[in-house]
Amino acid sequence: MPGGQRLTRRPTIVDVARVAQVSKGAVSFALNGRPGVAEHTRERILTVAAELGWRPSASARSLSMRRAHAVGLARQPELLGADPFFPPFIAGVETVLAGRGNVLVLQVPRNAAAERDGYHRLAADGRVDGVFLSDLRVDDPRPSALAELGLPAITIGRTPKSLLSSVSLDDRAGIEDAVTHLVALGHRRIGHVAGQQHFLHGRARKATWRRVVRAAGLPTNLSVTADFTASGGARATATLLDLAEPPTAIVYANDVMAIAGMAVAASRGVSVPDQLSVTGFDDTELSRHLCPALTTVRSDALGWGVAAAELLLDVIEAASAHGLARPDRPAQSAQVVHLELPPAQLVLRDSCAPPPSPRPRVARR
Amino acid sequence: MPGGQRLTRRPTIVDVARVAQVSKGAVSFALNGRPGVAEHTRERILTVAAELGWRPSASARSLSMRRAHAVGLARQPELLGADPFFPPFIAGVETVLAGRGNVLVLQVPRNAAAERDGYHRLAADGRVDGVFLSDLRVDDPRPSALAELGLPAITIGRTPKSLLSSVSLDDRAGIEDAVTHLVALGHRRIGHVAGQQHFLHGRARKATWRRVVRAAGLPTNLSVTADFTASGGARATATLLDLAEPPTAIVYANDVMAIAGMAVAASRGVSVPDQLSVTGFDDTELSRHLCPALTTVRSDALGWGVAAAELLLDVIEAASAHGLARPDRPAQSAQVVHLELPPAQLVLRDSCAPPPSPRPRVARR
DNA sequence: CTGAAAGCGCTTACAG
DNA sequence: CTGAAAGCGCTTACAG
Repeated sequence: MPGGQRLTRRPTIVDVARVAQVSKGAVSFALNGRPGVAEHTRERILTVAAELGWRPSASARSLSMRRAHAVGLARQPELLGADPFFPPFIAGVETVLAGRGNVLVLQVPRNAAAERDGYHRLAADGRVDGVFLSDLRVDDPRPSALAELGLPAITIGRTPKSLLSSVSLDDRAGIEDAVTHLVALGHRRIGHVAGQQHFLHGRARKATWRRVVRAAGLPTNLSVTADFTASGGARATATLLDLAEPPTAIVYANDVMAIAGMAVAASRGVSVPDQLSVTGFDDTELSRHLCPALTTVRSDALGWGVAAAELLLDVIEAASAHGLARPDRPAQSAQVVHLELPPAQLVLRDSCAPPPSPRPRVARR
Repeated sequence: MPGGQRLTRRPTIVDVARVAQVSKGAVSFALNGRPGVAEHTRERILTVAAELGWRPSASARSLSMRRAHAVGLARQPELLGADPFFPPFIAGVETVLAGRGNVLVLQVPRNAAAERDGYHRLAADGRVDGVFLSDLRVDDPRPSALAELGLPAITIGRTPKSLLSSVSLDDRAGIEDAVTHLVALGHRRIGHVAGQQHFLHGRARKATWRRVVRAAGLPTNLSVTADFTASGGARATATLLDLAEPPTAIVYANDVMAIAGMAVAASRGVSVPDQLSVTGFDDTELSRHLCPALTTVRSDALGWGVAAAELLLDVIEAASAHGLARPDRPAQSAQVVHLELPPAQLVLRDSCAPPPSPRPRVARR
């Protein structure tokens, strides 16, 4: 009758070995599903481990495997708060991580310098095996810094030079459809309230608006750069509405700015959509419950998180197989892959209508 | 000339010892600021460590210290997304953790069962030294489960039975002030759109509304329970407005529901604040940029995060001093402390006005 | 004040 | 197919 005892401390692998009457090594092999243990023995070991409530010590595994089984994500507090994209993205990430025995370490650095230090420290301490890089900027120094550090990493969105593997989702499709929709409704003066232009997505959205508006032969000088916040969106909207010839439609780079913009319009007695059409971006839960309900752009943030986590774990796997211990050859060089998810989609609701002016409708059907 | 070499692998404590010409132990003592090393020697060791770019291995430290230097926080995806409270709270938590050499592990469990398993696993794997418990529910089984598990934990908000230390911030003050404000404006029919009543904060807000309204001799049957989401807030608002005698003011349990409620009012031609006064809760950035700007309740989420992290780290410290290895005596029993932060405050803006009816104003000055 | 050694709980070549 | 042993990189009593 083996195993008749109760342990008062956390059971370890030697407890399991003793009760199952095998060696420590055999237990480890059995529990990790490696060959070299008879089927019958393996079952006994697993049973004992379960009975004892044994779980491997994360730090012991980490130390011997040189693997933290953890990945990192840093995000500055402003972005953490402002962005409805983040929660479902994280939820997607976590699903995958949990399924593959990994854990998410979240950093909230105060600024860019703190963020860089944070990544260095996580790497140097062996706290994480890899990191996500999000909120990509123009000429972002982080991808190459990370590549040099030898820390496996992927980017959320794709940088022009692409030193790192990435998973991206084309925002441009949504903006393009929004502008096209407005043009089809007959608008000839379509404005844009942009996000910070040092962010890749802020820039891409603006560039797309510009390209499509120009292709339609419409003026491209109706844009104001804001910052994805409500106050920025409100100010930018006021600027556009103060123009001698204000736009009859505004494409916003996110929902929050669009909502604040609608409030500015309302406060001036400009009715949406009769006198001003408006589109947002993000499809926040609130957007469909506005009056009028907001036409916006939706992307699959959860799916993005799932894909990103899977890719990062694969990159980590590949890097360690490739020999992490060779700083002369960056781990990333193994193979750079760029995943592309289904593009963002326009969600039609009630905030767009034909322009108010007596101008002839130029709807091209 | 010691130290003339470059290491290709991660430097360890033995590299530092070799270069500084001392023992491993001395290095460890010097780096941890413990007595037993001559000042002169200590300095040399620190210099060498810095030159070599040495950083302690997190897993090695964890293994020998039986401390993960990490804390956990689990939050279900719906809550993660809906709640503007969370980002600044996390930012506050992270500031403290980073300053004390700890790290935040974020879990996003799909449901209550997954959450419980998640905490168990984090504890059993030794991934974290303690956890935050947020989104407290009525008769929440988690505090006692955690206490039994022996995992150090604190609650965000205080449970009635209070097995665990806690840090809370009184929401009720904000609601009370909101109702009082509306009463002073002359409202006699003040409604409430509540959050889920199985959440402690949802329940507390409703109870406070009820108490203050009753104390003023006003009807207490004008509340609808929703769920903190825009769609829930919209539905609840419609229900109230459909009443034979609808309220002239509505106190919402959060901003999102208030904004959706304002949209419902607008869609019915009910003007805010002339025909309907409205208050929110959270002071989201958007709230001041609405039309009309939303009167709401603000609490210091960042400060809450700071206080919570400090308390949790202290509790962990105390528990390990107290002898974590004694499951017969729960670690928590050491000392239970309840921190109370400055209460939430009403932020007056433009969404409240005297009621429209010809009723005499009963403003009590 | 300092050094040599054991130990934390795993994994993994390496012999049998 | 299995077992004994070394090693991961720290910390910490314990002798000197």
